[in-house]
Amino acid sequence: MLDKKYNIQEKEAKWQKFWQDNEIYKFKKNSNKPTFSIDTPPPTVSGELHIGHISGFTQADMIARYQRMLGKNLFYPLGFDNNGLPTELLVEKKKNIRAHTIEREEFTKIALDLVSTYNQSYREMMTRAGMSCDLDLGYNTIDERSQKTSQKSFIELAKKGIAYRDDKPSPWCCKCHTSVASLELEDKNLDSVFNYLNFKLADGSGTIPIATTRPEFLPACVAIFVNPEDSRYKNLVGKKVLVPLFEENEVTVLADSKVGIDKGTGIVMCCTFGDQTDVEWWKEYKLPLKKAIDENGKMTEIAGKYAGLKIVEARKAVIEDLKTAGYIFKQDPINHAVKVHERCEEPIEFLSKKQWFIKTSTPELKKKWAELGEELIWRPESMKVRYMTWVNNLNQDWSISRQRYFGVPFPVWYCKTCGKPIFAEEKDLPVNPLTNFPKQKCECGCDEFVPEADVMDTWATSSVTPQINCGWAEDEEKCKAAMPMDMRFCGRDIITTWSLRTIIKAYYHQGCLPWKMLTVNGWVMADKGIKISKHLSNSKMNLNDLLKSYGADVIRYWCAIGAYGRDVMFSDDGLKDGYKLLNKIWNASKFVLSFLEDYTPKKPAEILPMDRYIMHKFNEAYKKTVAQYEAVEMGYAKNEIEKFFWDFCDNYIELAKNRLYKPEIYGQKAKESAQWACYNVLLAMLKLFAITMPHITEEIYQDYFRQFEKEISIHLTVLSPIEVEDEEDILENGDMVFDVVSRVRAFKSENKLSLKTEIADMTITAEDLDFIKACEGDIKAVTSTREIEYKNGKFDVKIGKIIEAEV
RNA sequence: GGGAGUUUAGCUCAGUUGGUAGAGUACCUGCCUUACAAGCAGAGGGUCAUAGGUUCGAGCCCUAUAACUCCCACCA
Repeated sequence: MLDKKYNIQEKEAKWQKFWQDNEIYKFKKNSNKPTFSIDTPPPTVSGELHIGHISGFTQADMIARYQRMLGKNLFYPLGFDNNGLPTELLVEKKKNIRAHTIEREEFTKIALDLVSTYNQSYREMMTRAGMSCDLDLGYNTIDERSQKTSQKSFIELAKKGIAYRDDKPSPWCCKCHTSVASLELEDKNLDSVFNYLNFKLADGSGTIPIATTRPEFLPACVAIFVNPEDSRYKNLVGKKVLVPLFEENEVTVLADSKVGIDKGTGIVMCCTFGDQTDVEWWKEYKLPLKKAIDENGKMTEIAGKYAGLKIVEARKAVIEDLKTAGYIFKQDPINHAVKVHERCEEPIEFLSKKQWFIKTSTPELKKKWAELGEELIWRPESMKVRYMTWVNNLNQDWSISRQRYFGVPFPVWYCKTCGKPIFAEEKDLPVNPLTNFPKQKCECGCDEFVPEADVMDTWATSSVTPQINCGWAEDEEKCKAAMPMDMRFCGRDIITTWSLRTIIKAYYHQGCLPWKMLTVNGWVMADKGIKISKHLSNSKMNLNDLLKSYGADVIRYWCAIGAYGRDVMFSDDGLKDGYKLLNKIWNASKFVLSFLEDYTPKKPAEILPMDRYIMHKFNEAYKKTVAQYEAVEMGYAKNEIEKFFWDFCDNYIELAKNRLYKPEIYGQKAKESAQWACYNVLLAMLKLFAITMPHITEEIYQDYFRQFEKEISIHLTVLSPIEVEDEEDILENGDMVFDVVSRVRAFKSENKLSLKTEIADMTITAEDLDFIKACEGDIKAVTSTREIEYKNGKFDVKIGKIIEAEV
């Protein structure tokens, strides 16, 4: 017997424990079922989870549950990404230590230890939210297996010449003391000052005006540019100019179309390196390299008296001196967008450093990425365009070096004599080059080596999660057989970064796609045009609080809203809808099951028309629901079955309950027929609801159906329609019966009568009366009508006299 | 500046190949009906963002505009 009221907190905890104890979601290694493998994106653990974090995971979990209920063996891990800068900073803060003062292995150990408590709380939250991952399949991107995989990937690419070392100027964060990928940059609007300077021409013929926001870069000025189309300055091209305050430096005026004629004064100084354009000019015109800023964000020796000053201090001092010397003739305050490091929001500089890169941007490769993008199944389909546009615009190789201490080290040393890189042997992986050294001499005979001190960027590891999952480092053949995995899901913001890079690695290593399908979820918006962020502290969207007040099933119901991949607005009302449905499922099940208590399911010899109808009606809804799941539209799938469910309650149960209540009037066989329909429909419906609401459906399954069904959990049952014999027009005929009922209800409502008001007689007109006549008992009972007359013709219902209730 | 998405009832969202505009919720009117008042029945409510165009006919197709979101580029 189901409890009078469904206790969400108690039951959800109970079934979560049951699933864990009985290994319901465990991947079965030796199963003969087909496998469905999911490359769950490993989250970076930080801070509290909110509805936005869980919504994408929950939507993906519905795909997983659907696949499981098709009878598949799920490979569904939950790993964590923790080898990057955020984790390093977290460990330093929590343990009050400095990474580079400790042995790398030791720091990694401390990090793994700290991270495990965070992982545990994440796992708990995920479990409480009803996720059905196999927690035993987890990994950390800093653990040994991941490091090994990541290093193996690097060595393989380096040996093939796909990974190469070069000293290109690249974005550098002085605060984090590392190079960063251009993708890790963000725009930030900052106040600054446009300083208008007079540069003296070397021949003494006058001055030219140049505006700059970065006067501290003057010592690194290597050229002056004007636009070749700019008639004002045509005669300047080729002339020599003296750099203010550094007049011993003479630079040449060059012409380039990248100069904006109406920007500033139309004349721009090129410094190594103020920004990306400087880098491009430096490359294109083979300009000298002058390094004015060092790794710590301080001025170098070439800055003369400013050497040692921090960038901002230097700028102040330079401006003062420029003013004193009379170079500045105008200052305009401006607010402009500056490139900052997304992690710390510090403005970045460009520094030239030896870095490892992975080839990604040749025309041939870009064509390949596009081909792979075409081959991949995108859900929703429209997300493919973003990927394609991105691939098309790809113009830089992927920089994977980071000058940090914590992370996966490059398994490489450089010969002290000839500089040749020596790679670690695969059997020794993972290695830390700082504490291990090559066992053999270099080809040149030298046996002294310089270890690579950099570590790999997080993405270099998180792009090999398919290989980590499929055990590439342990067994290449097995891994190849397991790839491509069936599915990966991700947020729409990282299609370009994470997905493309994973596709690149899988192509280089296995020659195939990493997954067959990529599903892309939208975002939860806090309000119109406002996305949820930690800074907003939207506590009403805090996952823990939501779980406490609504429970996982209701939150999951909300997550299955609208079209997949679209952004949705958070709304309390949506959660209330879920709560109402949950309550309704409980009450309806309780009610139906109360008539099935001493019942053993057995197909009766004769099934009454409306009972046949409701089973056919379910099958129709089943077909639609499954079609939506196949299309990876969990929201629409939920809508289909929910629509059927309310219909089932308001119409069918209302009609059938008379027969279930009073077999002495309607006959035992009529009751058994309804019982059969109820058993089948309720069970089949619960299975479909189990994808969205795994807890309440399990409770009902265990309470009643478990005794007749062989699977120990509803989540291991297989979805199927109800077995019924084909019957022409059954849906139309049944709908017509409910039309009759609806007419009577409308009549009573319009006349402000109670729905149980008895009707003495009514006349039903219809083209085909056979089915309606066969349902006379049900119609009379549900409409409280004593006598029915039938007429042939266009459908109509006429209500005769009503019988006044006795007061 | 380039690309993508969104704009439909007060709110949250559907709307398939062009053919009378939909659901839930809120509001309103009834109903305590032997599961559920967190329920049931019924009613009202829309210039489909704006302006043009194609068509016998446009929420849907085409062009432009606006607002919001995301990605990319630029930012002296």
